[in-house]
Amino acid sequence: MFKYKKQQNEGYARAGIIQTPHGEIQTPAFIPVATQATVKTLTVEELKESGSQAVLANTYHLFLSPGSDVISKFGGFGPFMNWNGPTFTDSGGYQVSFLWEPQKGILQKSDRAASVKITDEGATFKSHRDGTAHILTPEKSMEIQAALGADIIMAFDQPLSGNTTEKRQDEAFLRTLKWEERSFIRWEEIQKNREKFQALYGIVQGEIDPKKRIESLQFVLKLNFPGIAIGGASIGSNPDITRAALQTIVNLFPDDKPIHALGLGGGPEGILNAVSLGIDTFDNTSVTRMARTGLIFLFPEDGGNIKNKFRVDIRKFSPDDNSSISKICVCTTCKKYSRAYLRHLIVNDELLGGRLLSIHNVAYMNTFMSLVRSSILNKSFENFQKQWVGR
RNA sequence: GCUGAGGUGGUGGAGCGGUCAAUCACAACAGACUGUAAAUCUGUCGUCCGAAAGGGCUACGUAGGUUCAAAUCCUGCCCUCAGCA
Repeated sequence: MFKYKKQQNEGYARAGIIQTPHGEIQTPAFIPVATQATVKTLTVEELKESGSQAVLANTYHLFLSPGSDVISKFGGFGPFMNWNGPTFTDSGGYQVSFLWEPQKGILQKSDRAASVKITDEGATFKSHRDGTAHILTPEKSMEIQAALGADIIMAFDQPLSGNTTEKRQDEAFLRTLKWEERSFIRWEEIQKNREKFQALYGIVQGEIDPKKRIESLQFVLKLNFPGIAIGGASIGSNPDITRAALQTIVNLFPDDKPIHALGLGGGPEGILNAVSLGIDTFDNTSVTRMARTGLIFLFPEDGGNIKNKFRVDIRKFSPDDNSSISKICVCTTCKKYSRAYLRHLIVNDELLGGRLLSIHNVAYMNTFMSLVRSSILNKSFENFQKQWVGR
């Protein structure tokens, strides 16, 4: 009950369909992040109206609260949050590995020693909520993700930021391979007794080192994971680095398995880049985060270009600008509210501002992805890309 | 009119002899935002020169005074607020 079907391709860019027990995902697609079983500020109805096909929640957060036992009573985080479409969960590896110093995304050595200890067995850490000690292992991550009930789940890995020592990175790289294998074994056992199949994605690490990326991908292919996720700091908001990372392995991507980019940030410029290098789905927190801080995405028709990264701060508009933020966007925010009003809400920290802008940004991203998809199906992706970013 | 409290940068509000161009907060402006401890975070914020280090100038109601040195002490005046007439 899980399948990826490639429909068309243009170069490495591909359009396809992922079938899951909770419906299809037409790719390439943006997967909004619902870390704590909510895409921040948005209702499920708004998510759907904005064209979202699936959501991604987090093992780490939901394990700590409300707990996997609570979620399993609801039949998974999808039913819990009233989302009946396809779902993803991340394994929690990312959180326990290096998200303990939020703004920098990297844990100070001293803090790391204090809050999380990673051994081959797993990660022992203290909850950011109440300081209680917990351990997460590949096996446990699989068990929690089974309880969370997503259609697509991730292997437990240990990503590391680039600014650590080579020795540490090598350690994490090798450890991740072992953890992925353990994830796979436990996942296979669990699936035997499950009604609804969950597809486990193996995670490819190795940053921009071709040797490591290839080794990592070949390992994932050999174990025969149903899907492939590309992880690491190099899959981020810098299109050039993302390109360098993906170029090392794009020619090895199989036609019958979906490729997910974990945490592909930024806007259209980076996404086109990633799609042109074989990415089918990606999750991204900045689409909604930027909305909450007042940044809206712009279509080229509204002045979006590679120079302004297809975005503008709503504060830049005149306080009495009576026009909508987009001439062509069909989202509720653009249909019903003026720039002046949205600006007013954001300037005055009104919650509705972040919400209305989130509706727009999510709709924008979904619209954009559907245009990307059409262009691949029409074999005009290269043209489309040129129109948007001029190359 | 009397008594008391007070007048500080765009705002609120610290400071009560030198370390003060003046804590802090807010606003404003600029920037960042990767598998979300993000409705968050960072920077600038009297003015002039400088890339910076640094330096000049003007400032704590107003006019004087004391002092080597005053936003800080003293005196007059103006104004605000509270209480009493």
